[in-house]
Amino acid sequence: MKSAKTVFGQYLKNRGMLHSKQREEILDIFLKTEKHPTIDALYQLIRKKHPKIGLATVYRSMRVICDAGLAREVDFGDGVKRYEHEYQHQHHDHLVCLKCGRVIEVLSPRIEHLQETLAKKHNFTPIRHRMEIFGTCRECKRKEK
Amino acid sequence: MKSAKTVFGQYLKNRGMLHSKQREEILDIFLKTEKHPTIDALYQLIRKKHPKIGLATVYRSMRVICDAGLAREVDFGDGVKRYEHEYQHQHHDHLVCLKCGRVIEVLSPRIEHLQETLAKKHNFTPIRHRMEIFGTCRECKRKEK
DNA sequence: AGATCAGTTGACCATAATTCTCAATCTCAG
DNA sequence: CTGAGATTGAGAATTATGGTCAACTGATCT
Repeated sequence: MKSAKTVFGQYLKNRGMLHSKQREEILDIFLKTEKHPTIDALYQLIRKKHPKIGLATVYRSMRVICDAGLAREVDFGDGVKRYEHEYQHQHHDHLVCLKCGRVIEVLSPRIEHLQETLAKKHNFTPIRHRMEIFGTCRECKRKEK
Repeated sequence: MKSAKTVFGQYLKNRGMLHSKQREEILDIFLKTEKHPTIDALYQLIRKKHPKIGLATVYRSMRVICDAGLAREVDFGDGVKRYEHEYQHQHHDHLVCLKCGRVIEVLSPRIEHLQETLAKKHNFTPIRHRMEIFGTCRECKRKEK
C-alpha cells in the first residue's frame, strides 16, 4: 500500500505540478492531525515551524490535497471549512454536538447501502454524500442534569 | 390545521414581537416559493413589490420565520444559505446535482430510523440532521452521452 | 382616536472566510 | 546550471452575513 506522501508525489507529477516545500510541509502537518481542523487551525500549526508560509498557500495546498484524494472537506454547519483524512479511511458520518463541538465519527454500512438504493431509484449517479446528526453528546447531556 | 400565517402571528404575539408589514410580506413571498431560495433570491423577489425593504430585514425575517418553525435552513455546499418549507412538510433528504444544481427531495423512513438507532447507540440526543447525496441527475447524465 | 413606548427597519458599516493579483521566487527537465 | 513555467507571500478584493443606530411603526392604554 502506497503511503499518502507517495500518492501525493505521483499526483503532482502526473499533473505537471511542482512538489514544493510548502505543499510537502502542509501535507505533513495535516497528516499528523486527528480531528477536523479548519484552515486556520492548520495555519497556526504550520506557522510554528514555518512562519514564512502564508495563509493563502494553506488554502491552495489543502485544495490540492483534497483533489489528490488525501483529504476531504467537511462542514459542521458553523460556516467554516474543515478537513478530514480521506486516504485509507472508510467513509463515515458525523454526530456533531451543538454544545461542546465534539464530533463523533460513525460507520453505518446499512445507511450507506440505503443511500445507494435511493439514488438508483431516482436515476441519480452519486459522487459523494454526507450525513450529519446534530444534537447533544453524552457528556453534555450528563452535565445538564 | 392552522395556516402558516396564523402560526407566524401566534409565534410573534407569544414572544411580544411585532407583526410588521415587512415580516408579513417576506413570509408571503417565501411561502410562494417552491424550491430552495437563497436570501438574495428572496430579496430580488421582494424588491419587485416592495423596493423599500432592505437586505438586512430579509436576513432578520428569515431567521424569525425559521425560529417560528415555518422554514428551515439548508446548505448545498456552495457557501450560501438556502431556505425550504418546514411547516407541514416531512423531513426529507436531498439529491443535489453538481452539474445543473437541481435538487431532488427524497423521503426515506428506513434511513431516518437507522439514524435514530445510530444516535442512541452513542448516547447522543439528536436535534436535527441532514443528508445530502451529491452527484449527477438523470437529465445531466443523458446529456453527457 | 391620540399618546406612548418598546420593537423594528433601512442604510450603512463591520466582520470573517475565502479567493484573487502579481511581482518575486522556486522547481525540475534538459 | 539554466530557462520556462509553476508557485508563493503579502495584501487587496470579494462575498455572505451580521451589527449599529437614528428614525419609524405597531399594539396597547386611555
